[in-house]
Order: sequence, then structure tokens, then C-alpha cells
Amino acid sequence: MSMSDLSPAEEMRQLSNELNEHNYRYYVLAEPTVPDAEYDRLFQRLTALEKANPELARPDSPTQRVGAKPLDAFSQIKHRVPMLSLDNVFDAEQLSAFITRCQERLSAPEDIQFVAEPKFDGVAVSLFYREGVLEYGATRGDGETGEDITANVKTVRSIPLVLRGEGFPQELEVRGEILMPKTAFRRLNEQAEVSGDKVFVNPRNAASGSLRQLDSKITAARGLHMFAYSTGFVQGGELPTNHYETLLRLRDWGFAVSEEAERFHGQVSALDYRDRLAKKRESLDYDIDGIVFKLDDYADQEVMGFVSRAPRWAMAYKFPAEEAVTRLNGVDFQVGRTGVLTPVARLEPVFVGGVTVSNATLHNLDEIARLGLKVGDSVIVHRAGDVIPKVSGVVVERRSGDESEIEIPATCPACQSELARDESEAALRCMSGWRCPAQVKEALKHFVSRKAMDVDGMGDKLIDQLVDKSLVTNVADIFRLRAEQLMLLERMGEKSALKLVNAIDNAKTTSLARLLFALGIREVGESTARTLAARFSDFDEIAAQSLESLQTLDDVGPVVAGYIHEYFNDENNLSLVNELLSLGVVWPTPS
DNA sequence: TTGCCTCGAGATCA
DNA sequence: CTCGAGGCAA
Repeated sequence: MSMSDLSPAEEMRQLSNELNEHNYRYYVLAEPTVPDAEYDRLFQRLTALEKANPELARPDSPTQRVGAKPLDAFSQIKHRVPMLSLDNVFDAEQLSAFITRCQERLSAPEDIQFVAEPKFDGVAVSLFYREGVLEYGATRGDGETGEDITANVKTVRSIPLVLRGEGFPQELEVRGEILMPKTAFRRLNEQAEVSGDKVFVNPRNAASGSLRQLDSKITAARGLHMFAYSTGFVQGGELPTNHYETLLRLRDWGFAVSEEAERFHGQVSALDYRDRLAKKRESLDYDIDGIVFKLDDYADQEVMGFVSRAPRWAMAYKFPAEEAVTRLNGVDFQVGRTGVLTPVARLEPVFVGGVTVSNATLHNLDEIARLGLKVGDSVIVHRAGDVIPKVSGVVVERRSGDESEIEIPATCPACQSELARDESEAALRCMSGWRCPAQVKEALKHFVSRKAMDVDGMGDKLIDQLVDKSLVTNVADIFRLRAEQLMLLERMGEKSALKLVNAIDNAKTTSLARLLFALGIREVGESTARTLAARFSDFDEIAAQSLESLQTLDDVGPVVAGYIHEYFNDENNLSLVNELLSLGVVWPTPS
């Protein structure tokens, strides 16, 4: 058939439809489709027509996936419905307990339906469609606010630019996981190897890095994929009354939905699903780190409700973390802001759970004793709860006899003063306070951090130099720094020095809440600092409070009240605070 | 805790 | 070109 008898608009519509249909078949239904050459030919034809008739370009045109100009920065997007996290369980028993908990709280226990689906190891995203047209895509962020990655999500071919079919709500938020399939990951790294670019360590980081590109053309070349797994904000239309049917609808509307999702009821089926998916895990073309179990029926979900940051009607079952054996090269003791010494395992670097681990906290002396660690031991390492590396045991059979006892320091590694054991005997503490350089460094890092005084450009390396060179001995000293002094430091030219002095000067104007948080009073975090600042207007007022009156504040009990009281009854602390004020630290009260 | 991206600016070399 | 800092994600 000749195309010449079609109007450009009509031909563009047909081409868009045809190309979108290919995408859908290939990326969503995983069916074979036309050869790349044919796809490219149609795509070129459409591009040419759009160039000649820009006013006729359609929102659902696949050419929209790439054209965008690089951004200067990502902007923020507030989620209409917060993106919560899930509670985790790690074994069959805890999983059964979840199922039982749901059954007991609802009537007709045996009939209650659940849905199980893979827990994808990628990046959580939210997509918002208005009248079926993709309006924006955002990262999860802190759950309340994420980043606008619209240009990047548009390049993901399994994400519909325009919803298929009908019956979708006028406003629809779809949530899912963007990931890089293992095949795409391997291909990308092979290419990178050839061209001498850096290779990615694992598909998750590759997906995450790809989404953080300001230039969406790079993202487009990364072969990302999205699985949709739920909805968020919905208005102007109805969804089915349960999760499973919603998944099916999402598939109709053009999203890739996992083939592995299953609906079931009963304990036995839950464990059976776990066993089957665990077997299948390797053969899937994407990484998963567990299984998500959800109550199917939305009414049932509502009955269960929420606990703080997680729904009670869903649970993530985590597969056992990958373990590796490596050598314990030594144990260092790090001095924290409060003087507590934390033992840190220095490990022979080992690749486990997708990253190279070389450090792991050992928490305290009890932990060392419990594990029976010796320097030179072969130790078992895994990454607990997603991220934190953990030493979970010693391979005693591997001992050669050359292992040595871990030396418990008698004096502070930073200031050599005598150490104290705290009440429980598990923690070592350096009592030197501001006379200990390590504590000063940690106090400074906290003081200048973003959520405290927010001094831009004061990083760890700089603080180390400032304290080592005795240019700073307490937090107030940073307000006395002059550009000429800073220029003596490494990587500090005139420009950087002036910029930093300026940033320090700007930080003087702050809020009482920030300043209170910055002081590092024990147990006074961001939120308690805000509570204090809301009730009191200056330090004299706080210092004058009795323990009892402090405890009338939200979330302030006897312990926290004690710490606050103690802080403001200490001569050194009071003089520090006064120093800060005299150096020009102010918090304009909103008038 | 690690890995990734991005920016600005110092360091290095031609 | 390399480094430090900052921000983000799990």
C-alpha cells in the first residue's frame, strides 16, 4: 500500500501506533516482533514527518522518548501519596507469622487471599498520568519528596508515554521499579570494556546511575526496564477492588507487570511460592532480593492499616544475604562525637552482595567477644538489611595458629588519654571532650553538616586539616577563620578560601532549631531540636527549665530531659554557646 | 557502607 | 587530569 494517499497527520498517527505496538509486544508482552531494521525504518520515517510538520507531533510518538535537551539539575516533586517502605522478614517462621497476623485480624481466615511477587532490585519510581498521558516521573526520595526524572523515564521503552486501551482514571499514579536487565548490564559492560569506559559493579547501580544522568540521551542507551507493581494517587476513575486485578489492568494499560506475580491463600502456598521463586531466581533476567507479600483485597488492607512508616498488610521476605569469607586484617577503634570508641573491622576487600566490602562496624566489645574474633581470622561477611556490612562469624577450622588477639586499647587512639568503661561495660569512652582531636573533628563534621549549620564546602578532609594544624580547636573557631589561613591548606587556592569564608559567614544566620541540633547534645536530633525551638526562644530560657518542665515537651522523657539539662548546666558548654553568639551567630525570628 | 553522578577548582603538563 | 565535596539510592 502506498502511503502517499495519507495526510501527514494520518500517517504520523499510524506510524506512532505501529511503533508503540511493537514496543508493547516486545517490552511488555515479551513477544518477538519486527526486526530492528524495520523498526528503525518506521522510526526514521516518523522523525522526518515530525521535522516537516512539528505542529502535528503527538504526545505518544516514540520519538518523544529521546529528543529532550540535557537538564541543568533535577527539580523536586512532592508525592501526592507518600511512598512508604515495607517491613522485612528473613525466614519462613516470620513469614508465617505475617500470614497468621493477617488471617487473625480478618474474618474467614482460610479464604483470605494474598499476592506474592518478586521484590525487584532496582530503583523505585512513581509515574503520574493525567488523562492517560505521562506527565512526570519521580524517584522515591525520602518517601515524601523525590526528584523529577521525567526526561529519563520517558526513554524507558517499557514505560507507556500514553496509556493503552481505556477505563483508566483521569489522574493515575503508577509505581514500580526501574532496573537494568542482566543481559543489558552485561552488554553495557562489554561495550565499556572495549571503549575503556568504567564498568558498573552491578545492575542496580547501573540502573540508578543511568537515571541520574542529566542528559537523557545517555539514559536512552542503557536498556532500562520498568516493572509496575502498584498504584498511588488515583482520582477520577475506579480501580479494581483488589491488588491482583489492578496488576492485570496495569498490564492492559501498557505496563510491564511481572509474570511471576501469583494470587494464593494459606500458609503452605506462601512457602511453596518462596521455594519456587528461589529456584527460579538465577534464571530471571533481573536481580531480585526477595518476595513481596500483600493482602490482595483493598478492603482487607484497609482493616490492617499502617504502623508508622510501613503498611501492616504487606511484607517483604528477604532471601538470605549472600555470604563471603575473607580475612580480618585488623580492628581499628574510631572515636565518635561523644567519645565512644567503635571497633571497625578492616577486611581484605571481598565482593559480596554486589559491592566490595572492606570495612564493617563491630559495634562494641561484646560483639567482638561474642564472635570470638582474632586478627588474621577467616570471617564470614554479609550485607545485613540491604546495606550494612556485617561480620557474622569466624571459620574456626581455618585457623592456622598465627592469629593474634585483638588489642583492646587502654588509651584513646587520638589523644592518648585514659579510657573509661561505661555502665554496661560494653563501650569504651574517651573522656577528654574538646581536648581530644578526634572528638573535635566529629563534632565539627556534625556542626557544619547540611541539616545543622549547613556550611557549604566544609568536607571531612578539610576538617581533618583544620584540626591537625590546630587552626580550629572547637566549633566556634570556624567563625574566626580567615582566608589567608585557609590558603595554607592543601587544595585551597584563593578562590576556594574566599568562597569558604563566605559560606561560613552565611551560616551564621541560622535558626534556633538548627543551632540546637548542631551543638550535638546527646539524644537531641533534628526533631527534638525543632520541638525545643518551637517552645523556647533562646538559650537562657532553655537553660532555666527544670527537668519536669522539659518533660512536658513531645517525645522528651526523663533521659532526654536529663541530657538537655546537663548540657546547659555545664560551664564549658555555656561559654561555647556565648562564644558562638558573640561571633555573630543569629537566628532571625520570623515577624 | 558503597557506588554513582555532577560540579568546581586546584594540580600538572605542554 | 584529579580530587574533594555534595547529593542520592539501597
